[in-house]
Amino acid sequence: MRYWLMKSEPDAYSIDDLARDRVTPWTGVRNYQARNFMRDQMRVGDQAFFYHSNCAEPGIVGIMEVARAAYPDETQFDKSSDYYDPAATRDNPRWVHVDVRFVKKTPLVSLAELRAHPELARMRVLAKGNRLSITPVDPAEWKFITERLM
DNA sequence: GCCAACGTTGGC
DNA sequence: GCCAACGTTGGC
Repeated sequence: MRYWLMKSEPDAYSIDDLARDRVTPWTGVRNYQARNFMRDQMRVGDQAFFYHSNCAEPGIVGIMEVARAAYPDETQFDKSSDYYDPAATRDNPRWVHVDVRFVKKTPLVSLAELRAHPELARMRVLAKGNRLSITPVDPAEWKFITERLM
């Protein structure tokens, strides 16, 4: 089983939205690296941190799990969607996503706190200039955060 | 709102 | 295949 960190802007979709929906399709990823993580490495049962980005208090706010393996993102075919991709076809979809299931809300572990711990210094999400919305989390990092910071 | 960093596009 | 221009991300 692998561990992940997945970003969402809370104005668009927050941990409270997931707590209400319980399961949601993680649509709208339009970055090849992030897509490849979902397509090639994510398996049902993998666990992920829910991270609020581009907001007043960026950081980890909850835990979720992969509920369904990657399948084509319907929004790529929808001309009215912001995520419409004219290059994608039903026969040859370009974008896929997993479904995620709510596990729990957690106390906020802020970006500043993540940066404050040397044990977490190598986290991909903390790398300079990182913009990837989905990044792997090492088991040791997951254990440190869940056991020491929550 | 600013802007550094990054990914993508497209002309050549 | 190069790379300048452009658009997006996301912390601050």
